[in-house]
Amino acid sequence: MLDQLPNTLLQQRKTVQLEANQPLFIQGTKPKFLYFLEEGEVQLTRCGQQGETCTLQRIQQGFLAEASLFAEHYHCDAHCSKKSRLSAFPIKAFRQQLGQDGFYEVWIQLLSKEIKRLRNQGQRLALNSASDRIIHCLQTEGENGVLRLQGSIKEWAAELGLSHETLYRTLHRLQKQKQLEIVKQKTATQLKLTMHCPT
Amino acid sequence: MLDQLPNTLLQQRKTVQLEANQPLFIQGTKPKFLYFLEEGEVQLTRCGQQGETCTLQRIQQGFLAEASLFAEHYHCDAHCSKKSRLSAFPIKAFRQQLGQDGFYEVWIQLLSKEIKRLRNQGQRLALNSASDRIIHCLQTEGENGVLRLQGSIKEWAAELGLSHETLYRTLHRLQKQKQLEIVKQKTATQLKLTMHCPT
DNA sequence: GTTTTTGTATGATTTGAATCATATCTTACT
DNA sequence: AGTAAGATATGATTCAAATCATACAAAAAC
Repeated sequence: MLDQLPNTLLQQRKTVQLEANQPLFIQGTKPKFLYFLEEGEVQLTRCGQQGETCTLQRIQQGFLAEASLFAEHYHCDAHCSKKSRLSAFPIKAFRQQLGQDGFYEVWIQLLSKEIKRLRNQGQRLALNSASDRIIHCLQTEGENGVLRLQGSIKEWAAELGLSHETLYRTLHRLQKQKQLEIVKQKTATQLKLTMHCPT
Repeated sequence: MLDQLPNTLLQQRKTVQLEANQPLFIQGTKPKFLYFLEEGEVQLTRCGQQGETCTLQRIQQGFLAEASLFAEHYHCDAHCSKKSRLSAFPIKAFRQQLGQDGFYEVWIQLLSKEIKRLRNQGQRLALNSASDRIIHCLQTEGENGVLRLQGSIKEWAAELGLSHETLYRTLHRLQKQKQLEIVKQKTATQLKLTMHCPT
């Protein structure tokens, strides 16, 4: 992804190494850098009314909080959920670069992709059965109905807005019903949809 | 909002008048125009697996399917849910205009705003109690805890991912518990949060 | 290597939202 | 004005997910 960035920008990036659980930025502060996560994992979170932490997004690779490029302040918190390596681009330089060589087009396409992803997520969370959400996720996030889970099933449960108990149960039920296959690999679990429906 | 668009573009717009229930575009087709809804209401929808229609978004004013500007095909359907007036901008002209006078910055900010809205929506739909979703909606979509409902409560229920029965009941319960006020006006219902929490 | 923590898994119970049913009120249509 | 259609409202019932509890395996920490 970074290969689409102009060299001028790449030269200005600073590499940031963070351990698990270290904070990256907090809600309300003014963005100075735009971060690109190279490896590891970052979570975007927010506090609920009772102080519970709500995870908005788990990211393994890519730009974080794209909207911060033109925002006066962050609208969520970010912390490393795993040891991570990031590239930090000065916001000012990044914004200047947008006007050069049609770089803005790259950025707009990236934002558009994020919008599509979020719309899918919204549609998914509006489904009220666990199996519907699982299947929808495989259909929209997976490639040809196959999805490699990033991280644990428990973390995936949070993303799907389900309790982990329900997710375990429903996954096994769907497997018994031959609606999907669960392939456990060393690194990660892989899910494959046993397709009936077209599309 | 259109006042931020350059004149060159405004001159190229075509006005489109559509009656309620008329389709605007369908998923899979190639976008030729970028639509701005002036008045009325448009719904972005998608089909579920069993053919049920799922409403992704109800819009009363603003650009529709912003991602279509750089998309090969629409990723959802759109139809007028009320008699509507729209402005249609040729995609090609719009994209060319992005490079002029830093217009891309306006567009990026608009996309960023949409991303924030969608993130809020995702966070809201991940809440599993009806009252939590209602309160979260007032906090994030409302101004200072006050929200004027666009359309019927029934339509709002769909947006919140709740059955309309549950929404009616929960609204009245929250009112009894003095957590919010319901003000019925001629045109629309207005909801006001009886604040306890800071922020 | 041992301990501790975290993820996986499943059973029992509770809870709250969906659903079905029905009634009234409002709005749109003719 | 009169009728039809849709929104509002509430009760009864069902159902599925959350929660609580517990057990075991795997991974991390020491």
